[in-house]
Amino acid sequence: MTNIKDLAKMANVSVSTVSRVLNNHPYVKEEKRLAVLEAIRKSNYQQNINAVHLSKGKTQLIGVVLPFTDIPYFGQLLKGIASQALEHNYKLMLFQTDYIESRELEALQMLKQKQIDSLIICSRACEMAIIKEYLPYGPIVLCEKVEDEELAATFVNQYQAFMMALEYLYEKGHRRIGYTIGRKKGTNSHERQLAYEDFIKKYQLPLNPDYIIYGYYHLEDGEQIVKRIQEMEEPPSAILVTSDQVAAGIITHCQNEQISIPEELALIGFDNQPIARMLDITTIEIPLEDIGKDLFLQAIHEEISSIEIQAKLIERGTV
Amino acid sequence: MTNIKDLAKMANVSVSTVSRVLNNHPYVKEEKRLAVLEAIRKSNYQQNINAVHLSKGKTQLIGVVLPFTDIPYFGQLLKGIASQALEHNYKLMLFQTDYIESRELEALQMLKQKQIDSLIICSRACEMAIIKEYLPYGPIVLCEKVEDEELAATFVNQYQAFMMALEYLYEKGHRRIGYTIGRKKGTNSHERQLAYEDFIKKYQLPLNPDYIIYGYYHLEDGEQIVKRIQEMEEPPSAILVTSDQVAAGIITHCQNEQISIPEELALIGFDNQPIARMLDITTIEIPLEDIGKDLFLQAIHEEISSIEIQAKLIERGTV
DNA sequence: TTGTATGCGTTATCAG
DNA sequence: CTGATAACGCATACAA
Repeated sequence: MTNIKDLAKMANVSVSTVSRVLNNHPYVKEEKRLAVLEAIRKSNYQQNINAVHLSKGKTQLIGVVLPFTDIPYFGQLLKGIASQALEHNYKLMLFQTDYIESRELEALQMLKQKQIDSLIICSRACEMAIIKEYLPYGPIVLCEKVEDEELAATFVNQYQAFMMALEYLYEKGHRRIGYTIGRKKGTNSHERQLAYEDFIKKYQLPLNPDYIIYGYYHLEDGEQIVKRIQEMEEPPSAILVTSDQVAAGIITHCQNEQISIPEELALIGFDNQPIARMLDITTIEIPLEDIGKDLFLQAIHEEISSIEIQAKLIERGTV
Repeated sequence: MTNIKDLAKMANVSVSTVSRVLNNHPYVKEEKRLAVLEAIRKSNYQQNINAVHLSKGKTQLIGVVLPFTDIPYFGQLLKGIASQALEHNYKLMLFQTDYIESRELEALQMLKQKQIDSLIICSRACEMAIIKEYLPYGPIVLCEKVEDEELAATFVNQYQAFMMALEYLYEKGHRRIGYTIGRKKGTNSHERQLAYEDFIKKYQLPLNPDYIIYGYYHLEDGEQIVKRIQEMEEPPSAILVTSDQVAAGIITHCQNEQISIPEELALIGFDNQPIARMLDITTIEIPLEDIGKDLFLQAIHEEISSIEIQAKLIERGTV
C-alpha cells in the first residue's frame, strides 16, 4: 500500500503538500498539485482512513441505537437517518439492542472511545442518568421528550397525540376504551399513560387495568390481543393500538373471527404506515422518516435543540 | 484524555506493559498488572480505538450493503447478521443503497480504505466485475449464487425454489401462471426467470410476457398488481409472488375487490414471513435470519465458502 | 518478565 | 506557497 510519504517522493514534494492536495487546501502551486495528482493516479493510492481518524480525532461515523431492525417503525426511522447520513457524507454504525442494556452501553462506550462522533438513540432501556454520563464524549440525540437542556431530541408529543385519539373515540360515542403498547417502560409509553389517565379522569370513566395491553410489537401479535380482549368480561368497544402493524394484525384476526370492525371493535392505529392506508385503518400519522432526518441533523450539529413533532389524526374506516 | 503513556507513568511501568495488561497478554507480573489496573481505574482511562485500528490495520467493523432498510426481507437478514456481529464482538457499518451504484461503490471503497474488515452485500446493482476488483482488500460475501471461487456466498437455490412452486401450482391444475418480482436485474431474478422459462417449456405452456410483473416490493403494491392482472385479457389463474409482503397486499386488495382466493386467483408467497402465517398464505420458506448469520460468519472467516440453502414449500390456504 | 524504539498513515503547527 | 517535524495513541519486534 502506498502512502503519502511515497506520493511525496514520487511527486518530489513534501508530505505536507501531498496532504494539502488531498484535502483541497488552498496555497498549492498548480504545478505541484498536478504532480501529486499524477502520482496518486499512477500509484493507485488509497488513503488509510483510520490514520485520518486518529489524527483528526473524528470518524465521520454516527452510531444508531435501536432495539429491532425488523420492525417497520424503526426501519422507517433508520431510512430517514440513512438518507441524511448519505447527504452529509457520514457513515452509520448500527447497534441493534433488543432492549438489552449492556448493548446500549456498548454504543455509549463507542462514543467514549471516539469510534463514533455522536450517537442517536431511537429507543432505550437504560436509565437517562447513565446516558448523561456520556455526554462529555459527544452529542447524544434521543427520540423522546426530554427535559434536560444538554440532550438533543426530536420527538412526537405523545401526550397530545394520545389525547387527540382518545377524544376522537369519545366523540364517536366510545366509553370503554383500551390501548395496546409495545412496552410499559419508556418515556413515550409513560406520556401515553398520562394522557390515558387524564382522559379517564376528565370523563370520569372507570379505569380498567385490563384495558392496558402491553408487550406487543408485531403484526402477528394481533391474534393474542384479540384473544385477550375476547376473554374480558366487559371488553373495550375501542382500542388505541400504538403500531399500525399490530393494528393490522388485529384487523386480520378479527376478520377470521367474524368480529366486525368498527361495529364490535373500533380501533386507531399509530404511524400511518402503508399498511394502514391499505387496510383503511384510522390512524395517528407520525412522520418517521422526517423524524429520522432531524435526528441525524441534530447529531452532527453543535447546538443542542429539541424538536417537537405534532402528530395528525387520519380518519379512515376503523372507527 | 489519558493515554497509555500516562498510565505507564502512574503505574511506574513501561507502555508495553500497560499494553500487555490491556490486551491480556501473559508474562506480566501480577503486581505490575494490579498497578496498571489501579491506574486505569483512577484515571478513568479510555482506549482510543482509532489508534488501535491504525496500529493493527483492522477495525472489527463489517460493512453491510442493502438497498432498503424498511423492507422486512432485509430487516430480517440484518437481524441475523447483527446477532452474530454481537456474538463475535464486531460492529456493523450500514450502507443503505437504494440500488444506487455509487453507494455500493462507496461501501467497496471503505473496504479499500480499511475502514471495514469485510463487506456483506445483501443485494447489489453493480456489476460483479467491479466487486471482484475489490477482493484484494478484504473478504466480500454475497447473498446470491456465484460461480466465482474467490467470492464467498450464502444463497437460496432460487431455481429449485421457483421450480418447486411452479410444479406445485401445475399439480393443482393451474396452467396460466405468472409471477411478480422486485426487479428484473439481479442474479436471483435471473435464476427465477430461468426456472420459469424451463417450466413453461417443459409443459409446453404459452409464454405470456405480461405474466412477468416486476417493480414491486411493498405491501401497498398489491393494489397495482391486482389492477394489472384485472386488465389482462387472459389473466393468470395463479401467481408466484416473490415476497410475502406483496402477497399480503394482493390478498388484501382482492378482498376489497371481492376477488376470491384461491378460487379466482391462487398465489404463493416467498419468505414465510409472519404475515404469511397470519393471512394463511401458501409460501416458500426462506430462513432469512439464518442466512444472515451465515453471511456474517463467512465475512469474518478466512476460508471462502459457498453455502446453498434449500427453500421449503409451506402449504396453506392460498392455492 | 520488562522496557526501548519504531512503525502505523495522517494532519497540524510553525518556521521559512 | 512549502517543508520539517511533532503529534495522534497504540502495538510489537527486539533487546535485555
